[in-house]
Amino acid sequence: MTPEGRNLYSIGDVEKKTGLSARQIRYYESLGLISPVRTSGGQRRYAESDVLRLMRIKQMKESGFDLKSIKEKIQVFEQSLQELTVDSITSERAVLSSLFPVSNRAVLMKLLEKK
DNA sequence: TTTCTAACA
DNA sequence: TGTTAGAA
Repeated sequence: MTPEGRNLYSIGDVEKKTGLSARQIRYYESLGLISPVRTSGGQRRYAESDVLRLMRIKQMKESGFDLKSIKEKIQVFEQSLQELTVDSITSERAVLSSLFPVSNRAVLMKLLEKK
């Protein structure tokens, strides 16, 4: 069981936590980079995982990556995590891999080989 | 007050 | 991306 954070944040909270503008946060969502849930009133609510992802996106942007390649990196990483789950690797390694930054794919591939 | 969508001097 | 208008 992955202790997913049930604490949700408003877009205003996320602006403060990430330093990104609400405009950027909504735009990244339209690109499929994050998937906040909606309240019955239609407002977005972000999980801790969304905040962490936005922080990584911000870092990558500052490192010179365009949103297109950032999206690809995230998709590759997400897909790799699914493979780990499907192949049911030891929980110890699953937890380890989930902590890997999107950037480093080499070590993740090494884990996939050892299965 | 805060957030939402849509649109652009 | 910023910013703004009008609605919720």
